[in-house]
Amino acid sequence: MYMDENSRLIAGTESMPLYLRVLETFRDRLFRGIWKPGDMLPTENELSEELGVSSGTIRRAILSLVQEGQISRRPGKGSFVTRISSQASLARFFRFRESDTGESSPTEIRVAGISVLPEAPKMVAEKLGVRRTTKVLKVQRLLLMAGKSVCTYTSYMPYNLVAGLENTDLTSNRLYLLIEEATGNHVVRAEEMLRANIATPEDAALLGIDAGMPVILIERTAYTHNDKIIEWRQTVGRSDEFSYKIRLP
Amino acid sequence: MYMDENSRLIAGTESMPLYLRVLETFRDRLFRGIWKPGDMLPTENELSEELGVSSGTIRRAILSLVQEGQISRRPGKGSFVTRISSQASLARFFRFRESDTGESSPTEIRVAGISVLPEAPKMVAEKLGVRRTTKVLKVQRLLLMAGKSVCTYTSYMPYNLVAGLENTDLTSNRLYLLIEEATGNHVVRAEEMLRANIATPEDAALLGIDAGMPVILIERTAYTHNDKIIEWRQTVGRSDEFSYKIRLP
DNA sequence: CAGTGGTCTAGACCACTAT
DNA sequence: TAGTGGTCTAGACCACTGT
Repeated sequence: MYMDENSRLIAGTESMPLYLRVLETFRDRLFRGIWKPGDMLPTENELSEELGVSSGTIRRAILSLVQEGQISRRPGKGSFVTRISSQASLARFFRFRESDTGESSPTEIRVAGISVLPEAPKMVAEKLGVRRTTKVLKVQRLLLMAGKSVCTYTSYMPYNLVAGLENTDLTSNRLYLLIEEATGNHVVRAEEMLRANIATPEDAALLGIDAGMPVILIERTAYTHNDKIIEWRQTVGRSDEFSYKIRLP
Repeated sequence: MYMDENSRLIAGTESMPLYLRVLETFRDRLFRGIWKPGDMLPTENELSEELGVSSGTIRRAILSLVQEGQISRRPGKGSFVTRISSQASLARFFRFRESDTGESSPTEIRVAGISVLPEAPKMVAEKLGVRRTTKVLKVQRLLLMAGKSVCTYTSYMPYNLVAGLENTDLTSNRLYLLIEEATGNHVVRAEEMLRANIATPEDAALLGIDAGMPVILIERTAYTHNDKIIEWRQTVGRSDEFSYKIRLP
């Protein structure tokens, strides 16, 4: 078998092992949105033929993406691009304090406010990477567990990317699915940062605690294809009601 | 090739795929301390012969452990049981605020106090899972960056597991290596929990901040072989100096 | 040099999912 | 029944590490 000069493996990776070149090729397709969340990938055999690589090597690259959570596979069905879920964030690491009986309580989302801002506040413009003259959608929501407020979500989105979303029922913790349905734009990945803080009077009012109590503050930036920012969100959580847990190594 | 009834794969896994049975077997050896941190594993071929399984299957099981960080492999040398490092905790997710120049600053550990408690305080006894009559070593340390206090570490250890450690130079962020050298006991894994809190007067004094400021509080439980608890630690960090960062999915 | 892990292939067999 | 991914094997070749 000879080296294919017209290889569809992406350029600039010639010195890498084959399975990494394949992996980079797949990453590129995800990044460009050629493979979108929910899509089924070509089968191993098809990819193997297309790229001129053994199916074992294809499998290896795909399994890396499965490890990262970008792809999920279902036996007998196929491989699919993962939809990022709210599950991916808090629920992966955070354990909400369980009730006295040890059961996990039912959750509820309540919308506290929706508004279209004709101009982006300075901070928001910076975080979203847009001009101050950009129209922005602001959504404020509340997460309740067993009827008690646990945390608040305040989201800012460039209006042109989510136009129409404000007329949707946002009482759901699957915001990104709603965005997808309303606008066709997919959220591909997100980054979060966590700090400790003290509840502002507004936080306190929404959460039903005293101002000055400690809260956990999470800042999230969510991206569509090509690294465009589609949402900037602040989560403020009662520290007595949820905490973060991890296992090492 | 026939099924070996005297297989050295651990019992109770007969219905699993082979590579998972091998994985469980390896986990068991790590758990029991048959393979200790720093040890070199038998080679793939040796394991393949010993368990009567192809080397590809052995490799697959080992790679899972590499993924988890339990094993590290060095080409041309061998596979080794990982030593848990301080790196594994904070440094993996936390980004300390970089200095104005963007460089990362040098760190320094200062010992703020060492004492052997003849009795375990109630809370400590609970966290360590020992009787209140148990002798406990308490070590309090301070992490400085660029001369500024960033966080405090307060550790409690059952004295019988770390006897002699109090006569060591603890000015190092590799506590577990010191324990290993002083006593031969290995720290195998740890769990951490994070909350927001408000600085107590003691915290504030050590960190050089005002009482009432928000702090991040991390509680850590570290284990030796057989799930015995060897350390319980509280870390208190200035929230303005470090924050937690993660990428999804 | 011999021995280690790292890459890559080819192919057999299985279990699950659709139609 | 045809097609998917899941498991398992066997073996070739390579790069790196020690002596």
